[in-house]
Amino acid sequence: MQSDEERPSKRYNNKTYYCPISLAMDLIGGKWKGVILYYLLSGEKRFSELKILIPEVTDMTLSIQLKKLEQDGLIKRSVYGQKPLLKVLYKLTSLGEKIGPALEQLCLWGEGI
Amino acid sequence: MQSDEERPSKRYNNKTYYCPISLAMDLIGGKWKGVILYYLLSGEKRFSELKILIPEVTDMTLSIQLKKLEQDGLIKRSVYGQKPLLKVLYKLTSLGEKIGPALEQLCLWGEGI
DNA sequence: CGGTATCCCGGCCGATACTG
DNA sequence: CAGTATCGGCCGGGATACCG
Repeated sequence: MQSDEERPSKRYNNKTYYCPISLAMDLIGGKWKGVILYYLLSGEKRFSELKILIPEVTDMTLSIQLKKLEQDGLIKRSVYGQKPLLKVLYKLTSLGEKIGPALEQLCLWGEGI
Repeated sequence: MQSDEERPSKRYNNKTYYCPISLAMDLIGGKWKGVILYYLLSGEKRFSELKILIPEVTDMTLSIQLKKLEQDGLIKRSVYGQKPLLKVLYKLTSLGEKIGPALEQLCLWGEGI
């Protein structure tokens, strides 16, 4: 029984956001997602390559974060090869690539601190 | 007993970061900090103004997040007036202002989704 | 007006071990 | 190689009530 003032909003993945920054932070926020996306900007990477680039993250957390990024449509996972000699590549989707400029700005800012 | 490969790193607030994105996400990540900073880009605001701009956040969480932003040197808190008729203004520091371009890119990206 | 105090839950994230 | 299973700590953040 609210007047429901029709505040501008956006829906994505069944969630409502009243500020585009909220949406962005929900998709790339957290301790690792931004870093993963940043390293994928320079090209697709294997799971093991990401582990080398980000040695602080555990296998499990890396796996979970990659899955979330995939669910949110920011990266694409592709499997090549057989059973115990898998080759899995992660690359940015077009949506994922579009966030490049923002990550580069964040990076510049972080470097300047 | 590690060779301590001298990976490039940065220290801030007694924490070590191996990627500028990590540092940036630590300072502006979370559910609200980016949104707060974004609204402060257009000029200093009172506590109550921020509540109106971001009605989803509770008083308490807003207070906590503002305190963290202040601790990290991104905003400055100034008190005017007396006891129960306080006027408190929050404005970006120079460091806080420098993150404007990144927030604007994030915003553009969020709007485009 | 601009906050605090208290309680608490859910989820992020890590450690360790195991697997197709 | 590229993960998953299990366990658990920590803390971000919400609900509610109260304060100078």
